[in-house]
Amino acid sequence: MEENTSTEEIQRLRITDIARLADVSPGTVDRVLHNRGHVSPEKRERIEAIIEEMNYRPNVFARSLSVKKAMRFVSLIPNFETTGYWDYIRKGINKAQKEISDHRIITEHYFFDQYDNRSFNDATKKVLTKLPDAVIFSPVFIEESIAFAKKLEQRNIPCVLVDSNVETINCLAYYGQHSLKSGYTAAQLLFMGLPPGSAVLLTRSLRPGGIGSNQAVLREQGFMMYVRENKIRRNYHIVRLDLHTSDMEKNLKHLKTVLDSCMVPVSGAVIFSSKVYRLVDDLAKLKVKGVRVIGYDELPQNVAALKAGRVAYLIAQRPEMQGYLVLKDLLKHLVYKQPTHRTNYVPVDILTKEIVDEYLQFNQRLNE
Amino acid sequence: MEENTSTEEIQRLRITDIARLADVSPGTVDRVLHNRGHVSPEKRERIEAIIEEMNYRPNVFARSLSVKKAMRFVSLIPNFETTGYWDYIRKGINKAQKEISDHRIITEHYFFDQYDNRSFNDATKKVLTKLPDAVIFSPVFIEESIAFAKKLEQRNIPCVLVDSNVETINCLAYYGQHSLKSGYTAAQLLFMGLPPGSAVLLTRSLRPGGIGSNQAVLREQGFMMYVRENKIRRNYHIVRLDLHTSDMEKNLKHLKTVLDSCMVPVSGAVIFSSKVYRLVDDLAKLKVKGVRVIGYDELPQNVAALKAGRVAYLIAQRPEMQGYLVLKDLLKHLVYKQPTHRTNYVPVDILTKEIVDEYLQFNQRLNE
DNA sequence: TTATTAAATGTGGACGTACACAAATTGAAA
DNA sequence: TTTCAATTTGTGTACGTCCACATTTAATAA
Repeated sequence: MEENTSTEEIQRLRITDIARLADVSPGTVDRVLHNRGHVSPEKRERIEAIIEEMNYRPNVFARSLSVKKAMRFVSLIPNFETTGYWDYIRKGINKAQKEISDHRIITEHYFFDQYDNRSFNDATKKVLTKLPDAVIFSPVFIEESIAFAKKLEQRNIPCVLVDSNVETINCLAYYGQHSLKSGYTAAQLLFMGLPPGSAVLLTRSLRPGGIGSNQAVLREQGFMMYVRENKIRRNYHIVRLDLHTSDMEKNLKHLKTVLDSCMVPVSGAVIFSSKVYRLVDDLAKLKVKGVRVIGYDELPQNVAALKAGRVAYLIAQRPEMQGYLVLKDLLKHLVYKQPTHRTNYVPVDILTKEIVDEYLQFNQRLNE
Repeated sequence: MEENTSTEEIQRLRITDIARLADVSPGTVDRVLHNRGHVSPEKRERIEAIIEEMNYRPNVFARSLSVKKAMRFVSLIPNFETTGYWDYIRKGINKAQKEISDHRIITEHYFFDQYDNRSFNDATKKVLTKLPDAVIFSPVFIEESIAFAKKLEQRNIPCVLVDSNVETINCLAYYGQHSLKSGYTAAQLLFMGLPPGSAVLLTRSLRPGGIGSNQAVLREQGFMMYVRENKIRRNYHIVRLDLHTSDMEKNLKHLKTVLDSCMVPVSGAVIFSSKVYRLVDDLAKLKVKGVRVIGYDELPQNVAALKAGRVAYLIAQRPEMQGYLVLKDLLKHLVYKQPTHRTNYVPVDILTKEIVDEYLQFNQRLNE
């Protein structure tokens, strides 16, 4: 059994071919293609019919080569920890930038402190003075981000969102994980076969103000959704553990206090930030063993903890891919004039020690 | 806190720039770039030094636009069930084909019956008469594939492998899943918290000859590796269930016989082919409930079973992406003359009913 | 009609690379 | 020296699209 579905060896349709078929000049076809006007309705229709009928697609290489206008993109993302999560997003943006550098597009990066909204506001001002053609940013601070997006809209500067989403912002595209679902999934993995009657640590990393990040809050909601749906509280004690980013010593002490106050053994733990490596470090320091720990993000420290068996599952969200795709979508819209999707969820990736290597390597090579 | 790491607004280095710097003509630079010879050692070195120092990268758009030679690729993959797994790989190849059609590359598809090695051999003969510039194929039949690869090598035709791997074949690239690890992962998910003392169905789909496919055998090995490592047999009865693709009625009867012979309740089941939807259908027909079923591949039928709660987990392997990437690697090697990796494992993707939608949609959009 | 303006349409160069072909240089033999 | 071949080096055009600018046509007013 075989079958041959070869693509025909037809020379691809060119603008000049369309022009010949419609008995006009290539320039007129070009005006129709780009809606530049100055074309009689009669010829316009004739040309459009041919484009439709023959399914004309411009040669992307010729187009890219001849596009003159240089563009300036600006990214604005957190930069507190240089080895952390946000670095992956920046790497993804840089990889996309390299890939499209033949388009004469340049990208500048600006950073802010994800724990300080004033630093965000300051940075947005700088960004606006640069008069960029498009902006990539992460709406970590919801109100401030809405205000910023409004200013961008006034200036007709399109933007894309990365990592977390704010529904009311009118942007070209958003890439990030469905936080509710990733929290729900964490709960599924944590409670499956966990010994009933035991305790589970529900850990949050709080900002100085005492609130968690946009994403962490949603993950917790997703987690608790599972807890309610499955009447988890009937069989398990859910113990909250609030950590603060600043003082590691204090966190350790607090953990000890919480653990000591538990009447039953702790069999599981989840943490909604990417700091799971710290949690398992602290658990190790306190000689607590046999806890199924679930955390987020494929940071090297987290991967190490996963491989060492101190973390049972990591939930990953392809941050590099997110950075890569937001930039590519800007290109798609601004250069190729193609439509983009507003909301794009990256998959909830479940990693175990056995499969994490292939996961990381594959993502790595995808962006090579 | 902010920082500006802007890319410099330098005009990218062109061949003419190198020519000017080396005080030669663009043609000579071109000869060095393509190792076409006919260049004096002195000038060659001068030019190579500049290329190295200034980190010259050709403009991919200009290159693609001016490349004259058309190429002909041929794919050779199974085609028994039109709605099945292999269709995804073909779709991926087609998407890549569309994306690179501006390169004047055409791709022809040939198919064979994955249960009949003679049909494979017949197809390979047809492929060879086509004198393709490169071949994509899936080494479902190991010996036959090695022989085919040898013939390709004699004719200097490069090839890439998709889905399953044969180490001894000298190909440009292979894309597929690490079957051992995906089998191991299936076991992890299946046994986590499963009631001890119960039975587990280990299901295989066998070819007419009585052997399973290359991949299915490896998955089972991985599964059994977990079983041994964790001394699973101490707590669970592992019951083998061998199904045959041809006769559905017979399969149902056989399942009933096996179930009836079980002394303890069946709490879990795994199947190493992509036919899990059939297994859960049969279980439903026999009114068997409360079985945690794990299967492979995101076929629509399987996804439906997952969403209906009749399958607990699906393990997916991005077949569309595999087809897409093998073709892109051919392009990378033959047109861009860039190195490729020989062995590329796609991640072991774990899907639940809650996260499968985002997974599918994301993969869909990636290839748009 | 002709002059004037506006709209429609056509023309040609540029983008950076590949490659065919022309020209120049070198070296050796006559 | 000339002649011829071999080798090196330079030149010019094509690839398909974009877009600025030139030219033509149509519409209107004088």
